[in-house]
Amino acid sequence: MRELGTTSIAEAVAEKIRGQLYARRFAPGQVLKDTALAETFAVARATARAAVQALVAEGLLIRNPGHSARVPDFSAADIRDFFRARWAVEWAAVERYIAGEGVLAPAETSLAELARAVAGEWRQVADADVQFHRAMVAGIGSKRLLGLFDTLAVELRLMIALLEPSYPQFDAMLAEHQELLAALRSGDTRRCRTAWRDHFDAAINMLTATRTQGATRETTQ
Amino acid sequence: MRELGTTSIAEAVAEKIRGQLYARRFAPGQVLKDTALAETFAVARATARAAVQALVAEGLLIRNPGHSARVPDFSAADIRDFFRARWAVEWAAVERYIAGEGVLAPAETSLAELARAVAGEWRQVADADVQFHRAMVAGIGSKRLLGLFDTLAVELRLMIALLEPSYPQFDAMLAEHQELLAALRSGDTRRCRTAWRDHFDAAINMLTATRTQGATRETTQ
DNA sequence: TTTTGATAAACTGTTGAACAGTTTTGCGAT
DNA sequence: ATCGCAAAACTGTTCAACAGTTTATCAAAA
Repeated sequence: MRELGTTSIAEAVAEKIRGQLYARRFAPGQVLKDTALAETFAVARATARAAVQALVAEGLLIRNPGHSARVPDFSAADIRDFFRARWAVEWAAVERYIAGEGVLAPAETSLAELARAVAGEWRQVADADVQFHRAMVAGIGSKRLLGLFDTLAVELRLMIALLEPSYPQFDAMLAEHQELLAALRSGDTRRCRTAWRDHFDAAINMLTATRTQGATRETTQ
Repeated sequence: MRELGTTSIAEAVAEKIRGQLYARRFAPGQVLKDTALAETFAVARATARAAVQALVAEGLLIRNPGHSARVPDFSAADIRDFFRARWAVEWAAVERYIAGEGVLAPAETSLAELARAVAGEWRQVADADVQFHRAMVAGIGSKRLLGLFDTLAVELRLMIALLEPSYPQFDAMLAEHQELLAALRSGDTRRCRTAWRDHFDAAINMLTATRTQGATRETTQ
């Protein structure tokens, strides 16, 4: 079994493609033919196919029957829709915290990491951002709720990667996250709601900055 | 291309397995070897493999590297965890309705169907139940929120299938759903919250009736 | 010159056979 | 009855092949 990184070869190939997707190596709409993928990664076509199938299931690629897989593109409508779904998951977690459940320690650790990251590259800041929110959701200890978050996180990272972000103000972003955590600690529902809404609105504005208002070009049907 | 039902053969095989899963044809924990699946469905192993991969991605089957796929089992803890995730999605939809968004017509149609179904078999009642909630979420028009619901619905159906339900009172169930819709129409947050909590509690009680309190036996790691 | 149509090339979906490595099973020794 | 080992079965992966579809090419028609 060739050494390629992780566990199975198919999974390793999927992970490589994921990485290239996150690294903005592919343009939105670009097609990834599994014959070509098989060749570039030096694996059998069946293996490349399995990798693509996994990525399609994750929502990182789109495939219409009979056609090659392609990189999705996100319209402003997609981004707003995405954050509506994200709200559902995160707000449910916030409500558990307000109810006195869950542990905040992981989120605190992640916040410290974010504070460190704002000195560095955009990419690492984005990762730390996602990580903070993940830690927050993970803190309430629901496997499936965290699963829903992870489902969305995959798409979020792709959005961040594909939509060259208009220069964000790192300081403001850090302050927002500090307020999120403080609001959570306070246990005040209204304060939490405001903090989260402001944070999400800022994120939506940043991500949609370069987008047109047009309807989604990403839909499968 | 052999005629087998839907679109691609792999998808058709997945659909067949799904059907057998929902029909309680397989016992929890039972292993589904892809060699055997390939033979029983008269397809190549690669095709059966793709079907299994899709089902694993959906959460209908579990596969540990190197082992055969197997049917998951759900503990009482799993069921509670599941409903916590389900709460996140449905409550987000409810909040949109309370905010005056979304259309209730599809949910009303589904409720009528449920009223018809309570005269028939348990299986159809369960389907109508899920369909009602799906229509409710669909009504707010968020593709991704509906996607999250569908993710959960797949597992819910499997739970219903695997956990031979202790005889439910159809009348009470119908009344609960009527109250859900009425609460939604009223736009009263508290009433909605109570209705949903009662409904979910009833569902949890029904599903966990035969279960032990023990920790999950379903985990993948 | 642009459009249309026909051809060829490329690609997907699927199959069957094959092989190394791993897991399960059955059996014989203890 | 228990333990350990060898055989059988199975997974993960590769390769070669083929029918059916889609894309690209290119010349004829408008």
